[in-house]
Amino acid sequence: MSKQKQVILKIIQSKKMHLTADEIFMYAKQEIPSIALGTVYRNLNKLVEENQIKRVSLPNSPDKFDWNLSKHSHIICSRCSSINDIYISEIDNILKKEIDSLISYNITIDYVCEKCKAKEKDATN
Amino acid sequence: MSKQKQVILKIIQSKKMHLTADEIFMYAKQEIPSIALGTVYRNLNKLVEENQIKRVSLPNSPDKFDWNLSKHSHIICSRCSSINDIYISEIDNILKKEIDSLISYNITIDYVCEKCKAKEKDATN
DNA sequence: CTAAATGCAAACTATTTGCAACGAT
DNA sequence: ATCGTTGCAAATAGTTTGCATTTAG
Repeated sequence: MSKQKQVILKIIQSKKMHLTADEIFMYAKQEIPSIALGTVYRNLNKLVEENQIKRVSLPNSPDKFDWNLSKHSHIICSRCSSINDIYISEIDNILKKEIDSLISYNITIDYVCEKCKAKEKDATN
Repeated sequence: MSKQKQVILKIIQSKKMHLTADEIFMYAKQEIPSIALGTVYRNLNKLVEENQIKRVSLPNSPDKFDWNLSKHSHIICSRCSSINDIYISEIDNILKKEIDSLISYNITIDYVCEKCKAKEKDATN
């Protein structure tokens, strides 16, 4: 495993956030100033293939990379675009029951987060 | 509503498939040969905003546009990439119960479709 | 010593945008 | 006349790739 790949994986696992390739590139440059963006993309693809990280595709935004390998869904605030993990165990059972040859699934939920809800309430007062 | 927008909407609704902007562009040219790809994208964005169609984002592929506005999930074959709709009513109930301020959700399920399963079985014989 | 991975730049894909011309009120 | 929409072309964003060079085993 090259130093570049190690650093990229470490960044994703330690930040515990949903980072884009570009964000990962910027953090990686702090440790390896000569690193190229192409190298970041190449390693991200490899890490996804090796199941060391997961790719998260959302509309109107670059792919994000997820350190969290456990089965979980993403809730995205429609106002501020913040992303968080959410665990709903019942869904796992239902999908396993319903789908023959299930490999994996991806759930993204749009909602309004508490912060934005509070802000909107403020604005109407 | 411009003629272009009408034609684009009609294509999506009549084909009953998950079409990419480019595919829609090609069909639209058959009816309006002078239509521009930019016009297709502009109208697709408007139609999504107006909730006349839905956008489906998947990893490693251009966005697809969906005529089906009812709550449903997508099952995608990991081998042949075919996409189909699937309705799992229990999921709707669970998410409504779990998520406060739920707006919408997007579920994509990776699996191996019957055709590909059959092919793989053949190959091992 | 060789195979794999890198940095760099160019290429590519998907999508958006500026602008002058067109169309419908 | 005005405002929204078009077609066209250029621009942008995100990502991939070819290639000469470097690195790791």
